[in-house]
Amino acid sequence: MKTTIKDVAKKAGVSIATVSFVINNTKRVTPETKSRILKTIKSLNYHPSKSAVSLVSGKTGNIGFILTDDHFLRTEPFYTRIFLGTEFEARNAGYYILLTSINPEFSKSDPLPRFILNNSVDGIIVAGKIPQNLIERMAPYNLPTVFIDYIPSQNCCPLVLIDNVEGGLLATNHLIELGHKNIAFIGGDIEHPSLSDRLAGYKQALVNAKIPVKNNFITIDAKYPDRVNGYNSAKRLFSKNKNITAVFACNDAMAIGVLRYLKDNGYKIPKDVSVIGFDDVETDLMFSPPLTTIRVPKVEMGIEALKLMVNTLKNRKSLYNKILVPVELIVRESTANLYKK
Amino acid sequence: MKTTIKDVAKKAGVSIATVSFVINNTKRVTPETKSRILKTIKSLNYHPSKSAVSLVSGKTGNIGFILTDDHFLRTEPFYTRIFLGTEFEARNAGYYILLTSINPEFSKSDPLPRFILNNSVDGIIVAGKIPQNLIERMAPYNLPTVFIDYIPSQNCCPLVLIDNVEGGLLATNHLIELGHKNIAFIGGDIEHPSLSDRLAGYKQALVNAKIPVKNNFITIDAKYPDRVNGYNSAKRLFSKNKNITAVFACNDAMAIGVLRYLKDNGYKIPKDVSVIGFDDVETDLMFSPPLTTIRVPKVEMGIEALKLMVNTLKNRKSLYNKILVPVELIVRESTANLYKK
DNA sequence: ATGAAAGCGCTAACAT
DNA sequence: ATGTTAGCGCTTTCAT
Repeated sequence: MKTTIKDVAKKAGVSIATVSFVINNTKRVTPETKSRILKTIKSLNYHPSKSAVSLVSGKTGNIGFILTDDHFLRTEPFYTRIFLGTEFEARNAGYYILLTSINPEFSKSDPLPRFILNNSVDGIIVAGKIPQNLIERMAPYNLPTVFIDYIPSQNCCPLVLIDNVEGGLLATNHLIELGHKNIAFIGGDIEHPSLSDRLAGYKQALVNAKIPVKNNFITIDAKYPDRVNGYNSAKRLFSKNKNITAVFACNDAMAIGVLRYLKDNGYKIPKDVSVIGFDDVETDLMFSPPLTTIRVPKVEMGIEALKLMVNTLKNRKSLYNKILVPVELIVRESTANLYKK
Repeated sequence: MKTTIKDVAKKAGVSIATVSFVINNTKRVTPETKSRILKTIKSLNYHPSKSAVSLVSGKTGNIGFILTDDHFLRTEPFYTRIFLGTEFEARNAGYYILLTSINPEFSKSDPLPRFILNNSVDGIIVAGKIPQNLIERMAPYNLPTVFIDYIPSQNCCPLVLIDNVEGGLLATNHLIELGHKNIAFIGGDIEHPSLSDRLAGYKQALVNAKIPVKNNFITIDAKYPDRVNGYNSAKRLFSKNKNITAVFACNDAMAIGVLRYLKDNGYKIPKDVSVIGFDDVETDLMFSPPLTTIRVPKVEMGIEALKLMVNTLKNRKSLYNKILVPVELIVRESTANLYKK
């Protein structure tokens, strides 16, 4: 038999109400009774039944986590780290995360995540871009929602975002400071705010340095920012523009693809071309050479999102409704001074 | 207000018991009443409260999923695919998965996953190797447990395993049929049953073909079977043995490391050396060249594990207490005939 | 400061 | 075949 609040009450010689009061810190209880109850709870290894608490409180104690398959299964553990961050903070806060992945082509006829239909979550965390129709169909359920690394079009919800413009500036400035002027930008799906912001940072840095922005140095036609598309974008770029000396790839995955292309085609890195990525996914650090990049605090983003959610659920007005997590330049070996050769 | 069973009963003009009976198919109800109730449920978009059902049934409807951090964050989406399989089948079966990752160095003083302490799961699925002390400390809770891709020492629980010996045979036979005789095996952490079985298959294939097994062609000292260790193992192996013409790496990650080493050192693949992996993680398929490998049905493993769990929970005796999922040779471009050059 | 008791939404034994 | 009702384990109001 599982121990219940009754067992605790009986053993401690009090009523179940008093036990409940000390568990939830919801009413004054004399220190002696309190400590006696606490001791009993420990000795009995008592844990309140989650279903009973849920039933009476109307709260499930669960938070849904939604992301697209491709993000979840992506080679680089970017969103999995974010997920881990939410899980980690959920432990502290006493919540459970219910994860579901959805097809990026989620259509109007696809069923909503069942934890929404079943009322099994108190709130929802969305990581990365998800289809607009999902967002719209979720709305009627009135579940508090936090978006990570994505800005939905009707911006209403708390947001945890990367400071992408700053990162783009940081990356591009780094290359400029190394003496580069012919700096390419390799991006994908520019509808994703993260990537367009990185591009904005890139352009801003060039403008600041009075270097003309050339459109033929910018590729943004890749559908997904992955290794293969990085490779292909580099191929297109370098076969047309022989004078590029540095590349800012919009994420590490593409940067690795770029590196592969360049190495396959006899370029020395960083002697001939400097390459900087974004994200710091810490993949392939032993090869390539190790990638200079902009570090994104992934686990921390998950933690922040969960804190924001918990605040929302507890109706504490959060100080920030939008968190811009800071980024950091990590100089490794894929970038070098243009002149020192 | 959420709709409850009462709302349904009232609208359908029956008692809540009858509604419950049709929901759970637990007693005969006249077809007309049944269909009327079903219709009402649909029209009201009614979903039973999970906490209420849990409370009264003593079942949580949740299944815990445990794996180590390194497995979860590994570059190749191997265990994440397995997890996805369990999630997928959990949807069909009406369960939720509660995931927790643990430190591979999980120690006696680390707290157990809280879903165990809190009685928040009906059963546990463990993917990959986890520390013995965790297994032992979980035991007193008497939760049905299914192991995926790992055999705990006191073997008691249902198991979902890869047919690793068969895979080792398949891989090695493939190389033998291509004319190779000097075939190296690159493995890691041989305490993991999966890897030692792959080695066993390798040896068996050589014995079958009357090719002597040479210990200096076998490296099994890498702690983790990842890309970097694959690279390093290849370096050690090839610097001492110039006559190796084929490598069977115990997984794709190591195989990719091997490929990198060989390419970095001027070997042509598969002209000079054939390389075969194991797992089919479908990573880097555009590069490398595309890796010949043994496909492991990852999503299916998760599905099978969840089915096994559900059977156990429903006290249906499952036909199989140990499922060996079949593997398959996938010939791509990293292996070639030794003679046709 | 503590206890008694109602009730959260549901299942299942029992009554009709 | 369907309805009535007692709990499941807890929180919370209202008494004491």
